[in-house]
Amino acid sequence: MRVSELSGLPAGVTEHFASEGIEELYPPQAEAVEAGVTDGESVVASVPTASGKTFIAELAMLSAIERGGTALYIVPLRALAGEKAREFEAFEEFGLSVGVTTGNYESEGDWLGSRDIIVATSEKVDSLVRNGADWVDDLSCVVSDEVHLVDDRHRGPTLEVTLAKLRQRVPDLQVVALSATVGNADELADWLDAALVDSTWRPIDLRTGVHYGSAAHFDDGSQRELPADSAGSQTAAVVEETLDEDGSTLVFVNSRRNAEAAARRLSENTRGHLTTEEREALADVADEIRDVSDTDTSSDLADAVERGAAFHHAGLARDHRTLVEEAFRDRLVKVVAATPTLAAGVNTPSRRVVVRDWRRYDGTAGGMQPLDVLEVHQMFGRAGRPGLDPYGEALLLAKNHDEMEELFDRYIYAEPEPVRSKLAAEPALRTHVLATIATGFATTRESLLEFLDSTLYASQTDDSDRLAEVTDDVLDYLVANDFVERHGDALSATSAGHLVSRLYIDPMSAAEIIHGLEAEEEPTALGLYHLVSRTPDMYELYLRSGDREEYTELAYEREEEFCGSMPSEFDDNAFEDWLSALKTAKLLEDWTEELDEDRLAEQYGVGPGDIRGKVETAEWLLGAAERLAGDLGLENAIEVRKARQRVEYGVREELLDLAGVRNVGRKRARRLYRAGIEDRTDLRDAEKSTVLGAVRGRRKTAESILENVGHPNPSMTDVDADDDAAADTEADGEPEGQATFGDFG
DNA sequence: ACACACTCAGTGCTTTCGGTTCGAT
DNA sequence: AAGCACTGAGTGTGT
Repeated sequence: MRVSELSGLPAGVTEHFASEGIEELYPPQAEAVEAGVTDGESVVASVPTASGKTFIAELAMLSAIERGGTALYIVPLRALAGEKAREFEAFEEFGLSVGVTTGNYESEGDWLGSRDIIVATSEKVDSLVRNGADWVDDLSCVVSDEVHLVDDRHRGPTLEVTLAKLRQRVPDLQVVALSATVGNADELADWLDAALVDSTWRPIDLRTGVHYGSAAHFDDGSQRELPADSAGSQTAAVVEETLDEDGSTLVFVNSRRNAEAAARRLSENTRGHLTTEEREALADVADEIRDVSDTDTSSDLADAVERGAAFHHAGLARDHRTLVEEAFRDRLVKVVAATPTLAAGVNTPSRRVVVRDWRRYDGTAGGMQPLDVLEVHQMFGRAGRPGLDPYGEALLLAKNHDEMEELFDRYIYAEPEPVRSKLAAEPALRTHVLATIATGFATTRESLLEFLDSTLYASQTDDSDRLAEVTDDVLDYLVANDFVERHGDALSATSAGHLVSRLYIDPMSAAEIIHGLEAEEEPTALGLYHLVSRTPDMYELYLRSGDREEYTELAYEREEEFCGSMPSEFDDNAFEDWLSALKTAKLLEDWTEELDEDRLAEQYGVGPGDIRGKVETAEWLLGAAERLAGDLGLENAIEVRKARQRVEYGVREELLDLAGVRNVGRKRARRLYRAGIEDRTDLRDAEKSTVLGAVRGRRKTAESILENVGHPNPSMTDVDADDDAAADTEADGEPEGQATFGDFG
């Protein structure tokens, strides 16, 4: 089928595709069109990565818009929201508008409801529904990208419930669900009343295999000689061979430490394969990486990048990740050693993929556990860059013949696992049952169960009582904590229940926060950080050896600061959890005591990305705590507010006013303060030379700061910096790039 | 001859992938 | 369970 044969699309769009060289539809795309994707029919497309799924979604959305409707595109990750929105913006020339909304980013300008295409994360859509976004009722097409993630224990239920709600609110809603190749795409199609396009077709061939001994053995039975390098490293041998063919390699490993070590070692292979221009360009990227942060992680990454290799994991700052991804796409960086972040994230294809580690540590299972087939296949799927490589190649590594056979059976010839709903678990239902009641979606136990009957879980289970049992447990919990009231058969949310649902926190987090705030009239900052750190919405910082002693001591030292009582030291699990929350709280306290990022990273054994993550989560939960305290009329709302602001800016209390000025981060605020400028009024009245000195002579910066604080004449022309104002108490100054650490992310 | 760098084996240590969500500025 | 980081002994190299 040819693109020019398509009908029902906005004028000019088919020509636009033709101009991009898209003339013939790929077979799965043609199947989707035959199934009616351009006529408003629902479709589940279970096809490999990079085989044109996005195009199917675009056909659905564009034809829906042409019929006068609007479309919603649901993504699993914030980073993907931006990536997809940029792709869809190509249609703006045909008069379509695109909007993005995620937890940390919202496109500017007019109301989302006026956009033709809205891109959002599943949680954001859920949150918008809870907060009463009425444009939802006007949707005609919903695309759910990576829908196989309904299988995810933590985030799957949200996607599942959100799709069910959207379908119920909009009776004839077209649902286009895009999935990786899974074992039971037919069940997904049944659930969504959609036609199924199930295909393994790929635009470029993917050869998969196992390396063992001195050869790579492939799925088609062929072999290629490939001896391990002199040090016996199989990974290095594959990388070398690929480098000789001028290609790049993506290496998947099972821990951050392994990723960093592998990148360091493999940079010895890549460094000899760089041209002079590449070396220069890489040196620039390395400098940019060093500017992002001055932690060890950052300098280790820069050192590797200079030599043409990199690592990639969630401990990196967002800018680090973007720089690595771009340099890899630009073919400057030849090898990336990555944790699974990269397999699920933005598009980073590579000639070759090596899955070095196929087992990963799992504390609950007491050791190393094999990865899911689906996960390994997702990594494989990164092999082969469309239009650039003749084929992609993905290899697992085996140490002996038996392992090779096991890997062939387990991953090469194996079908991916079926997708199974994880909805019937208390943590998932706690939040979704409350939201369903609070939004008036269900008003009785019966209507609640009726709604839950429209989920994937219900369509998959044989045990129909299980969902009802967990729901009843959850209802009891919500009633006991005064989030839900029962009047006879009727269920309704209390005012606190409504608030909790809209704040988007786990009701259990809310209960913990409420009890904690009620127990302590004058909480300290540390007490509040600890309170939010021990809720289920904050991921735990685990304890290393020696931490137990250190934090136990701290716990007794500052015992009276905590909201609520400490669990007994002999109640092992509860005490461990309490201590790891204390470790998180202490990190937050150090952050607000203006400790440098590199010190924090070293002290707590985390990367810059982890620090940002903790700070962001704490900001959100303290914001929720502030609202809850206000709603319940608690005296300590002021303290909570201050604690939240201090976390937001990463400063001590006396800098709160200054740090709120745009272009003033924690570092600049501190230098201004040292120069005698203590608040915004001082800043407006200050000698310009003092301000200029405090920002280390950066005229542009000084001018915009004065402008932001409402100075009548911010010009710095002919002003000389007062060098005394630039003096630091510490012997060596910090790089200026650190000044706005609190602003990025 | 000596200081320093590097390699290697052995031990034990640590690990434990990832991540969304408020609201207002 | 397994790789990494660390330690200390042994070897190599340059002055």
